[in-house]
Amino acid sequence: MNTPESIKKTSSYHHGNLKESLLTTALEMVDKEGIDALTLRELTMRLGTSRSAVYRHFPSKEALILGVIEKGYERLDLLLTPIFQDKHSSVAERFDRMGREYLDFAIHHPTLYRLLFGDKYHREREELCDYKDENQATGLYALIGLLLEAQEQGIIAQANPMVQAAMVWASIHGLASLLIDGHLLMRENMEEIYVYSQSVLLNGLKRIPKDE
Amino acid sequence: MNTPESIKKTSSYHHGNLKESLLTTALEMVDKEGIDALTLRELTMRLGTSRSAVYRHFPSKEALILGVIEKGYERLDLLLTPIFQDKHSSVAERFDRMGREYLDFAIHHPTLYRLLFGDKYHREREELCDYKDENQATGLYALIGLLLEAQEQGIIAQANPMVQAAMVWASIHGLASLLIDGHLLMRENMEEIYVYSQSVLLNGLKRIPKDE
DNA sequence: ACCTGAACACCGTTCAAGT
DNA sequence: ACCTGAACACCGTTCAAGT
Repeated sequence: MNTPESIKKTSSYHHGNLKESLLTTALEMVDKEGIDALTLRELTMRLGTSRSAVYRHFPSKEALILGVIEKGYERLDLLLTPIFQDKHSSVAERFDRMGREYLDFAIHHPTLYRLLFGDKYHREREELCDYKDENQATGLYALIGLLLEAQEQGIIAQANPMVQAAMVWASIHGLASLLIDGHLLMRENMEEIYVYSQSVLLNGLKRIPKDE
Repeated sequence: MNTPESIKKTSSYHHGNLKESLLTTALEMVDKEGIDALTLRELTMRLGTSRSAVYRHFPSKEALILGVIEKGYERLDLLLTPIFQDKHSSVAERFDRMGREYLDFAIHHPTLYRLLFGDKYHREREELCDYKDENQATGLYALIGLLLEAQEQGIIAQANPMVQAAMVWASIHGLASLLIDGHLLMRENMEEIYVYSQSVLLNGLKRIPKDE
């Protein structure tokens, strides 16, 4: 309140940290009201700025959404990384907990989940975003690490961990997608399906597919 | 050319079968140019009618797209049903061929696939569409039938076929989705991943998950 | 019955003008 | 530097008016 900076910050003209506010509010709108509810008019009205102020910080609405996606990946990683790194739990236990946490994230943040793992804002990422796609892969690399541990302990068969991870991720992602998009009319059977899926995966991964 | 009806059909005012033309052209546009390319202005311009002519046959653009989805399900069923019904092939063979055909459909018609199995035009189906959702499930019921055959032959363990089908479908759907949405950077390894997935699924389905 | 053309309310984006 | 407000080019939808 004493420095000129603080006065400047509380002025209505200079918004302070408009870029961060845009990202946070946009993520909240997407998450709670759906992707269609995110219009620049509504977003800027809530923040008390004009529409075109957005273009001081992002070249386009798409670029803003890519920033939201980045924030989304961080949130998911924040949930998954501690589980992966919890060396007190067994591999099988962490495998189960990571799957559950991933599914829970999709169920509680369906719009955000579709944004992260859909196609709409994926192709353009390489062109528009200034960050590397490390974040996109951290979750997958954690899974690969877990599968390597499982291989070492003899819980699953030795095989290309990238291929194993792709298969496992596809299974969970497919389950999450079908669920949140309303194609599995068995939300009440969800626990049964999840437990069954995990057991089929673990059982299937035990054997090396040799023939043909 | 002789009857009044045929003359009427060739007239430019009465379009003949505008509803069917709308659906066919819309599906083609979606399939070849993406969902965003489908605007009523472009669609009606190609068919030589006014924009509002659409509203004589569909209450909204959304309803038109639901019709396109219906046509899409028919096309997929046309590909899968013959494989399922080919009793000359073994169960394992049909399981493999159905998976491949399903994946091929997704890869060759990504936008249409997302339309069929995404969320955007799914929630509203029950309210807007006049047809039953049989078509949506025929593919799933075919899979359930195949799994029941496999159970009878002792190829896989006895279990709730609905749960088994959900798990298998989720795996293939997840693979298809990650692929066409660009999240698996291994399109060249696709054959390896698919073969591995199928073997993990079949191996995993062999054992009954008893414990826990 | 079926279609037209103008109008409406939205959207993202641009840009000269303000401070 | 940062923001404003008006304007632009799109979109789906509506409706009085034509045949």
